[in-house]
Amino acid sequence: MGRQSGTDADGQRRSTVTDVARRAGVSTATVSRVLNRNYPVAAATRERVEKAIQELGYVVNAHARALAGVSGRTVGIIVNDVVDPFYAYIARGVEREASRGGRLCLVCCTQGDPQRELAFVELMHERRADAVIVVGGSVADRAYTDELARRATELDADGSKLVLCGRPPLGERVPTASVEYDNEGGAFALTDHLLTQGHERVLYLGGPPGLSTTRDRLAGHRRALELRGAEPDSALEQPGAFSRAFGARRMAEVLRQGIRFTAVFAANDIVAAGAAQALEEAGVRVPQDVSLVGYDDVPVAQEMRPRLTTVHVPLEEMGRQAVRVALRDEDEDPWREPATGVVRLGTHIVVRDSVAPRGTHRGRM
Amino acid sequence: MGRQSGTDADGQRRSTVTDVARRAGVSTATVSRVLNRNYPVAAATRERVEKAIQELGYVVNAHARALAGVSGRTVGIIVNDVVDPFYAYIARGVEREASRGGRLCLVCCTQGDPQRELAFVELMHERRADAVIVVGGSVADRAYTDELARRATELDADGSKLVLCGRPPLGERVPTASVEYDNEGGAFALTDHLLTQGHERVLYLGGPPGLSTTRDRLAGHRRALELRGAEPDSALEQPGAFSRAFGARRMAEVLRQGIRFTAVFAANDIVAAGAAQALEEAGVRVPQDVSLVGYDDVPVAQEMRPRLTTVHVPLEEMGRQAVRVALRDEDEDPWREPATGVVRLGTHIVVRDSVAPRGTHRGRM
DNA sequence: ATGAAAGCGCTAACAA
DNA sequence: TTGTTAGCGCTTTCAT
Repeated sequence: MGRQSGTDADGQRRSTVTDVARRAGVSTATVSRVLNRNYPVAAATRERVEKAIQELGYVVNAHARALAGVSGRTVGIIVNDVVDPFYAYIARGVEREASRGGRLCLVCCTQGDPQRELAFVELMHERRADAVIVVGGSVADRAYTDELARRATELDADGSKLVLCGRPPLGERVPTASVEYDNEGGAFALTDHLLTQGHERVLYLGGPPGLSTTRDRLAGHRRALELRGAEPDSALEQPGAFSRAFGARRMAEVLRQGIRFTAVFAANDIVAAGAAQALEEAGVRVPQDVSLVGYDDVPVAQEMRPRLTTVHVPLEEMGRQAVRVALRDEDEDPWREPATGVVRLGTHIVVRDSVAPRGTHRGRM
Repeated sequence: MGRQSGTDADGQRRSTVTDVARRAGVSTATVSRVLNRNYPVAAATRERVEKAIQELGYVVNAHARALAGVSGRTVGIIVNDVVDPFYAYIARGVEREASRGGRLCLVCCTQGDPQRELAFVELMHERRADAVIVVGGSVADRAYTDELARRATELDADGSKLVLCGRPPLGERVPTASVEYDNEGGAFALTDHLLTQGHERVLYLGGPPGLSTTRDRLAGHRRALELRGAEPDSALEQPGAFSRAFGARRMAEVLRQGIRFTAVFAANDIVAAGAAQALEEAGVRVPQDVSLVGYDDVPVAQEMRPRLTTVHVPLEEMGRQAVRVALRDEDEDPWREPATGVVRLGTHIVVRDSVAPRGTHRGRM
């Protein structure tokens, strides 16, 4: 026998389909049918049932419904931090697309801890989320990757899907969906833009060293350098973090050390904002003395003065696509071509006011 | 008979406690006991069960568990927009506190539409969320308020709680919890600060006119004006929206119209950022020509140049308190004093660089 | 320490 | 068009 009384402090049992049925003088099946409006019910009956529902303040129990075989209509999204605009915009896309499909969104924040990420994937699986979306770069740790792959497989076995949003695949054999963006290409274009303007010594600033996002951006940057025959200099690569504080601090240090450069490639716009501050405090003018670029094209890029040249990443669209790619088998009509499970979105450089041609620079070189 | 096959495309039934029990040679009760580690189980038995769980890739079904009477361990939060830092910081607090208690967070965005808000409250009730937190100012529409009150009552009847976070109560009789902050007081302090610096004509800029948040801030502003005997001037009250775009646009218009003022009280920091931009473009210097203040103390306030004087609102803490106040009956030990169900947090002015004494101003008056 | 079995609230197959 | 009823997967009481 179940253990709970089914009554609350007031002795008021919360109402169930059975209560509604009794009050309306119909069967539970009929109540279910008016609830789900997926089956013909006589108008008069329907009204009686709806009246009973009103009077009892009845609210259907989604757990019971899910247990009876109906989708829980939930998608899960796992991000580093909801406050970071990179994640926030993706989360917004996920929420909007989920909402459009009548789904609710479970949101978790890992604060950068892979173990928390794995734990959250599990919790969302327990809740039988229709899809679990993990967002943003990942570390290349083997044990972690294997474990995530295992969970992806288990999710898949339960008819759900792990979606990789902005991070590399888990391997050919692992059943996942994924949304990618051209990270390397954007970085290439950005550095190429700088090179074209005559800059040869470009400082690469920020981004956690182990992260796939950093790897890809740095790879694009290096490829452009190489292509133009600019000589690489490890002193010009200063990864670290994706924070404003890091950008400001490391920029100041680099200035103090007297490392020579005429342009700064910040790993993202937030880092660029920090760098801009340090530059300003050191009396270095952007773009007259030093050119500065960022990445992501989040609002701060337009709000900075000078406005920041950066790479546009379609963050909100990535979020939307993440839920689409995971759910199209469930929602769309079956005559559509079978989904590939991978969508790749483009990036493009947005030229604003923070880059000037090398020729106009003074000092620092 | 249930209608679904219980098998997926591969004919692989997903495993259940029964499968685990069979494989481990124990009963489902025993499996449940090792799952919940709330009851003594022989070490050897436990190991066999855990092995079976591993081998089958078994993941407990939270719906079944919830239906059997265990809390779903979910809290719901409803915000305007996850990207807006005001909401994002509160959401972060909610997520962290929920997570601390082993709960997951359902997040919905209303995009400012009260009807969507009501619909989301219902959906979260269906999912039997332990608490449903509605965040931010509300409109004073009676039909809407009544409906929300009704839903609060129904939630309460199911042992859950509607939490009002940063908005006025729904009435004495309506069972809700709430987290308030001293909105009026912060506005009072801010305008008083301006007045003390010799400003007499203060432009109030932004904030949706119908919103409780705007009402409270405006009320504090007016009270300070009155107290200091500054004469009110309706031309100096320019509500509208909480966006950067509004701040920039309306600021430019006001400048064009030649309305006289020496200080601007922006309804929040985002509006202040927009106003700052318009001011800059018009060649009006902050704070030399015009003083500027904001509200909320979100990061942009520190990032602006000059750094923005504003009112600090403990956003993340509000989020944390929202889940605490709703859940302390469930989680805390019963000997604690009974919760009041209302927590009120203070605000304080943060003086930075965007205000100068009236004496140093030139022009505009 | 373990097992048997009822029941949580709902949906849908089947019967009428 | 409506009713009857099995069963979704789990927890817990009660018995052993």
